[in-house]
Order: sequence, then C-alpha cells, then structure tokens
Amino acid sequence: MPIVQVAFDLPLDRLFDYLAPDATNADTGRRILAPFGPGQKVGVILAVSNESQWPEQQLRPVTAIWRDTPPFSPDDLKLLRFCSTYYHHPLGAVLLNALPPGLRRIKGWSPPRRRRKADLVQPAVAPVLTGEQDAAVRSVLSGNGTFQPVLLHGVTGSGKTEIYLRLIEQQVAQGRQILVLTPEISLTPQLEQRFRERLPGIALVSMHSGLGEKERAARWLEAQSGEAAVVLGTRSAIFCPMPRLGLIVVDEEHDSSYKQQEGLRYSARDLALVRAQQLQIPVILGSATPALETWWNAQAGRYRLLSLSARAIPGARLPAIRLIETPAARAQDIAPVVLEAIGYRMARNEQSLIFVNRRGYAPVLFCPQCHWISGCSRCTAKMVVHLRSHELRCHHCGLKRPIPKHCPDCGNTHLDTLGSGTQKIEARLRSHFPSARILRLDSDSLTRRDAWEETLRTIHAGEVDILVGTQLLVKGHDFPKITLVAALGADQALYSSDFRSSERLFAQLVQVAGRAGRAADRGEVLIQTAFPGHPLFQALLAHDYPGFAQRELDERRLTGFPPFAYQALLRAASENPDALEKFMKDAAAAAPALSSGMEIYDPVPPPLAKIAGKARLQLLVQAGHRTRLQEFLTAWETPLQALAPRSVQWSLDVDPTEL
DNA sequence: AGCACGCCGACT
DNA sequence: GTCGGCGTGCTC
Repeated sequence: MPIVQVAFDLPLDRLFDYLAPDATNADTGRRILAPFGPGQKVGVILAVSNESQWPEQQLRPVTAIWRDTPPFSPDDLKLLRFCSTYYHHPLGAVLLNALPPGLRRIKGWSPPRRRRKADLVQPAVAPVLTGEQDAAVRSVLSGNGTFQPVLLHGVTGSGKTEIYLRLIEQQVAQGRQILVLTPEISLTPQLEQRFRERLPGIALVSMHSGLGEKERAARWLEAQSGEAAVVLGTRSAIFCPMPRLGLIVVDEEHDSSYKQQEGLRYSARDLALVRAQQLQIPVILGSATPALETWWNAQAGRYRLLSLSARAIPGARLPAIRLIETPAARAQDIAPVVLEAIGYRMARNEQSLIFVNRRGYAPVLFCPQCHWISGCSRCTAKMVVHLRSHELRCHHCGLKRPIPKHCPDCGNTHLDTLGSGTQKIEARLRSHFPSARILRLDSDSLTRRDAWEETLRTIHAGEVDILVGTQLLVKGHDFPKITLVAALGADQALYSSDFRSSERLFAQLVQVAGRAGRAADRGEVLIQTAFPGHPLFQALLAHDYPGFAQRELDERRLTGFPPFAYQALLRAASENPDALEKFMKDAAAAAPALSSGMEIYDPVPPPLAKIAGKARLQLLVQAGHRTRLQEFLTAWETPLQALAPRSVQWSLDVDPTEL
C-alpha cells in the first residue's frame, strides 16, 4: 500500500505518514488534505513510498490529494529545502508559507468568479538605448544559460528599467519566463503600468498584497503553468513556481522590505541569487545605492558591476544638493532658509516636498517641570502626540490614550512637545504660508485603500503647493512638478547604534534627492544637518556613492562587521522576564564549541526592549565563514528546542538586517 | 501551532 | 466541594 510522507505548517521539523492507495511518485510536491489530530490539515507530499517507520494500523488515509493544480517541481522543492536549512525554519512551514493564502485553505481551490478584465494600455514606443544601456543589455545576455549575477548601479533616471524591459523582451522571445521583484510599497502598480505599455502582448501578472485571495492564487497558478511570461511581485514572489524561468531581476535590491522580519526571516534578494544559481540563469540586482554586502561582492568580482552614469532622460541633470547647517536642537524644525526657498518655489508655481521621517504631531509629550515623558506602558517606547485625533499613540503596539490635560506625575498643566512629526511641520507651514495648498502624506493620512490614486492625481495636476510626507512619498514615485525637496531630522540616524544606519540614511537621502527635478528643470535639494562636514553628507553632495561605500567598507572591515563577518541572531520574547533571562543564559551555556574566528556575545535587550508587554532579548553570533556559522546554528538548534519553555518564544535570524 | 489531559488556588 | 490556571505531551 503506497504511503505518502507529508509536511505540515507546524513548528516541527518532521514529516507525517499517511495511507494513499492511489498515490504515485508524480504526486510528490502536491498539496493534500489529511486528518490531523481531531481535525483536517493542508500539507505537501514530499515522498511517496511503500514503507513507513510506523505500524500500518496507526496510519490514517489521506482525505484528498489535490490534483487539479500542479505540484511543486523538483526545482521548486530544491529552493524551498535550501530556504528551510539556511534560515533554520521547519520545511513544512516554509512550504506552506510559499503558497498563496488561497491555496493553503482546507477548502479546495476554485477560480475567481469573474475573470479580471484585460486592461487596455496604449503601447509605448521603445526609446533608443544609450551606449551604456546597450552595453549593459548585451553584457547580461552574454551570460545567458549560466549563473551570472550582475549589479546594475545607476541613479534614479539613469534608465535601469529600460534595461530590464529589453532583457525581458529577449527572454520572452526565447520562450523563457522572467521574475521581477520590487520593494513592498505602492510602487508596483506604477512599474506594472510601464511594463504593460512597453510589453504589449506579453502575458504579465503582478502579485502584491492588495489583491484578493482568489485573484492572487489565480495569478500564481498562471505563473506555475507557464502561461504568464512575466511575474512582477514583492518579496514573497521569490517562491512563485516558474517552470521556464530564465532571468530574475531584483529592483532596488538594497530595499529593506526584501527581508521578512517575522516568522520565516528570509531575504528575497539573497534567495534570488540562490535560485538563479540553482537554475544557472542570470540575475540582475539594480540600485542607485546598493547594499554594502552587494557592493562588496561586486568589488570582489563575485558579481559583474555595470554602472550607468548619465541620466537617460534627455536634458535632466542631477539635482543640486545644499546642506543647511541647523543646530542640533532645532534640527527637526524648518530652517528659515528652507521656508524662504519654499516661498520662492511657490512664487514660480512649483511644488516643494518636505521630507520628515516621523508621522504624528510630535514624537513625545513631556513635562518641563518634572521631566515626565509620555512613555508607553506596554513598550519601551514613547507615545507619539497626534493632535488631529487628540491622542497619544504608541507606534509599536497601537495603544491609544487621550492627551493628558496635566502632567500625570506633578500636575503641571503646561505640557510641551519635543521634536516634530509630519503634523507639526504641516501646522508650521500653514501658519507661515496661509494661502498655500498643503498636503500631508503619511500612513495616518492614507487610511483608505483608494486614497492613493486620487492623491497622486491631485499632485500631478498641480493642485498642491507643498507636500509634507514620510518614506511613503519618497519611494519610486515621479512628481515632475516638484523642484524643491527638503529633508528634516536627517541627523537622527547618525545617533543610532545600528551599524547599518548610515548606509540606510545615505540610501534614503539619495532617494529623496531623486524626487527633485525629474522634469527638465534642475531640482534643488536642501538637507538640514548639524554636521555639514560629515563624510556622509560630503559624499552625498558629490553624488559619490562609490566613495561613501568605500569609506563604510573600510570601517566595517576594521570593526569586523558584515560583509566581513556573517551574523545570526537568537531572538527571544516572553511575558515573563525571568523565564526569558533564564532561557537566554541557558542558550548561551548550551552553545556548541566555537570554531576559530567565531564570536558569541552576551544576550542584550534590543532597542525596543519591550513590545506589547513582552520583554525581549537577543544574542548575536558572528563568524568569518558562512559554513562555520551554519554548522554552529545546526548544532545549536537541538539544545535550544529542549531548553525553551512554552512561555518563551524564540527564533533564529540568519543574516539579520536589524539589530 | 492547536488541543488534550492533569494537578493546585479562589469562588457560585 | 467545583471552575479554571497554564505546564507537559501528542499529532501519522
């Protein structure tokens, strides 16, 4: 009697055997429904055999093998197995996580009721490639049929997308599929639009979280069947089965959203490289500000570096960046020079964008008399003042409180705010420019799903003079009428203890600067800082990413940080601080012997030591070699499982990006 | 992960 | 006297 070995979405690294009278080897990789304990569970068949370790009378028959959709192919399973091993996450959990939610359900798959309408797009004419672009395209094509990672380094507007488009055309002509990964923001629809205009007649599916469950599953299946030639998607699309995959593009490869920060903590960018290597196909990483790991790989010759220097948009030039020296105490407020510049742009009927990295009115409420501050009772964080909604809000656990009328400690009725968020800046601008049309854009002002479209239209129509916004505003959107960009509070990152914070700040400021002057007009970028002489800002002024990267790499080498070391983090959280502390102590004591060049650090609280009432600790392990680190983690897992009480949740984070 | 079973505190 | 806390054990 055939036996199937099945993986489930459980925190267990083992398979379960079932009787399946009609199963054959062709069912490997298929989804099944099977009785599990008192209920039913969806699993994936990983092996079909005639034997089981278990006595046959203990085996139950499967409820159903779903053969209406294709199984995971051996190639798919290879990638998923790697993912499980490398990130030390149970295989079953990896497999089920890779499926779109619609295919994880106990209810079998059924297609969406209505086919989505074929959107009509006006085909766009391909521009003539610059010499650099043409060389880049040919360089990638020459690597066809081999594993060839390429780092495509070029600023906003240098024409990276055009290169992707040419390569896609080439690959589709050869009957291959292409996977394009994009960061997890509202950028996807804009890129999708451009792809559709330039690739008429090519079956393209986009996969993002905004889709309905059925629709998402349907597109996933189109990719798996080979019907879709191009898949455009965010992080999770890296797992999308594509039988004829010939090229992977990772756009904005430095973007932090490629790293999943909970559950299976994978990096879609790193898995793209693994997948490309397994399939022996080219992979392109595109960025104006590559991750230092990536830049170092290119410097070391492991990736081919292709640089685009010129802006491909005719007439457009790099924006002029000016540093506005602002005393640290006033760094979060708008400097007079910036106000003046905004006024000048308004007079010329041009738009200004003020970038503030904080939403809300002010980051904290405090009492000048007794120095009470608005701390969150459930987190190690300050509650943010939201004036509009008249409440204090914790951005970490969501806790809301009315704004106190007097200090809870000393009764003082004159409470003050510290620092500025988008709302305060908006208020300042309104009082300074009473006639200006000001629009604030952050996740608080964009609650409705469809608000974004309408907002974009307003901006493009020129019905806005000043935009105030966070990150949201900065990523990937072109606003041709914006000719002035100002960044406030940039120094905040320089005080951070995270060794990656300056890398992130540089990337962010380049991105911010890229918003200015995508039109023919030359844009102006003003950055308020108390440290205009800081090398980071100097490199920024000179539009010198390589110089910045070199300096950072030198420092990383000196301090022994990535990319010159490989890291893993044991993260743990618990409602019970004593149990947590004990577990971390035990974990450190149970660590396997360190090989040379390895270091294990003391457990420390992360920057947010408590979130939603749960205390946290983390323990860093560092090694000079990936394989040494992996061996260590593999040997550590068993004692960790044995040591952890139920009250402590723990996980390993391999290649953590946030310490 | 769920869900069961199983032993010790404050309550109709 | 019970209802219920969450500490261990199991799921083919």
